[in-house]
Amino acid sequence: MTTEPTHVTNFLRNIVEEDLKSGKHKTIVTRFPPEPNGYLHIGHAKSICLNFGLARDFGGRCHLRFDDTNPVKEETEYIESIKESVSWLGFDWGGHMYYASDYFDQLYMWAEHLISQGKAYVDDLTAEQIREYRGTLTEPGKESPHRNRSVEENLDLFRRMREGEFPEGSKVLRARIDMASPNMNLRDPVMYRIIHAPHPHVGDKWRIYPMYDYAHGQSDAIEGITHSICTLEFEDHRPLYEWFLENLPVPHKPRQYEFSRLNLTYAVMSKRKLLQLVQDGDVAGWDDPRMPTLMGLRRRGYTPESIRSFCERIGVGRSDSWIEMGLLEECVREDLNERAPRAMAVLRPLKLVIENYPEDRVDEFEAANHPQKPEMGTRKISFCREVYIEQDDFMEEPVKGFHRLALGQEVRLRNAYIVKCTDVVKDAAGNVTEVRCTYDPDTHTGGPAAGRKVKGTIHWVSARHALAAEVRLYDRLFADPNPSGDDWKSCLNSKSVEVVTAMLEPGLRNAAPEERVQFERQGYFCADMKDSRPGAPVFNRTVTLRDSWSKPGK
RNA sequence: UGGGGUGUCGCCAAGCGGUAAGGCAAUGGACUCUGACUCCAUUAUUCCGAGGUUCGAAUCCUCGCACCCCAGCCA
Repeated sequence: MTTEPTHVTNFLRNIVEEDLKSGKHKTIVTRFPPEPNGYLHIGHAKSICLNFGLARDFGGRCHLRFDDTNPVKEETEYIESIKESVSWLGFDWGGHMYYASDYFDQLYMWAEHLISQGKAYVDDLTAEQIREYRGTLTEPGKESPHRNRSVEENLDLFRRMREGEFPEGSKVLRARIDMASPNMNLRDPVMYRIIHAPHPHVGDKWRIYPMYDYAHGQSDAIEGITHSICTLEFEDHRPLYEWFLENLPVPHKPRQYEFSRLNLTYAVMSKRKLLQLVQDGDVAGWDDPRMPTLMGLRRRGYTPESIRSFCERIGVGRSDSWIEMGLLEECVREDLNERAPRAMAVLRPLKLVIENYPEDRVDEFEAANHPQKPEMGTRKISFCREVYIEQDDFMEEPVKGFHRLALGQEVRLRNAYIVKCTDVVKDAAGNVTEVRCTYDPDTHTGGPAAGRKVKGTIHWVSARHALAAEVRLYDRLFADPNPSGDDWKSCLNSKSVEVVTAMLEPGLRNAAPEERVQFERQGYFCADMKDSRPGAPVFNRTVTLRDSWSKPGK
């Protein structure tokens, strides 16, 4: 299990602290209960960090439980990805991995118990009729004509439902509570429905499957969960959660608490929308580096530490909130600034020729892998007469405040010499295709004029030694901070990815998958875990560096 | 117009009757062979609004207002 430096307090920590202090619980047990119907996303990370973090910090434990009550939506593939994501994030369920479907037998017996107490009944109404009978927000519902069947008849019908005697949709088991309740969840909620489909975890044993409301609290009870933490939309379900616990001989009474779910600007978080992006081909898959899924963020280059730090900083509360994407980005920068070695890479190359530098000469310079961390060592970089610089680092006619290279101006080539632009070469269309310079031989690091100050320093890569490689420049998936409404897809950022052939320092040739590096003055990059190969690396841009010059404001 | 929630700086968020933490962003400055990093400074006489209780209120009471969730045999 990971250790976190500090944590801000929140209302759930306070509750746990009090429960422990008062002796209400001697140890706490939480759980993270994903439904295996999609990949985990950054919103789940908030829940994971909360539940596992509470258990870690208060010496309790946290279960990983698959809420697999609906076999038609759930798949084994998702179970595997969920386990991988939780582990990757840095949490360990320590053998406490369960499935709601593990409890189907117990749940079934308890359902018969409710029936025998006259607290549940089999209803023959159709789905549409049930909806009509439920009433509306302002009008009470009315009771089903089947609501007062005898215990014997209900038991018989329910058993026959289990045996698969009835077609899907023809009958349901309902809790007998109150059709006039102002809380819609209490208007005789469905407990079981008939589904003639095999289950990914328990196979073809069942023809009836429990609903979330009936399964969740009892699963918590079976596992001895003390604090069952979910998101706010389940708040109205709490009376029902408690009703089942009150009316069933459960071994333990867990308590449900709710917190507000994560909303992130420039992103969508609902599994429905994420699935649609995948199915419509707007992204390359659940793990596309632009997706807010944990697998996507991982491929993008986000570290588990940065995501945990993010979850720590956003806090946990009950008010609706929209966290700025900039905060998530700042969290990776902060982490990667510490750990990513530096390298030079030219994303959009422009050739620079040094006229007074001999054709056949090569200089080797020593470059620091991290400006503030000498322990990260140095590397040798080669310099020759022709180098590539960034197109953006040259302006024939510089605007005010531009301290890079311009005609007649000097600039330092990082880790090498100061050069002065003497001429430009253009193509027929007038585009600059080459920059001509002279260099000052005394200005290399350690040279007699090394201390000479010039306005700017730019990165470069030796043309003779450069390694051409694919680099994917990712940006936010959405152009609008709040992609909502029916036309949320129209908010997609058409420039969310640009693939370029960049010129890299040759030392990057054999970058390992997921190796992270800062391309100086550009941003943090990560060798793609799927497509990068030794000798032919492929880098994904995780995030740009902050840039107070161009103020991207994006 | 039923029920359940929430409203503290641009975005989060502490605060729980004793006189508005912190983070991110922003702004100004220092430093700099990354316009990065780091550093220093500035940013709520005010807590959705209006009354009230109190020596004292963001915190208690009353009445409003705004926003979110609930009418799946989804979770």
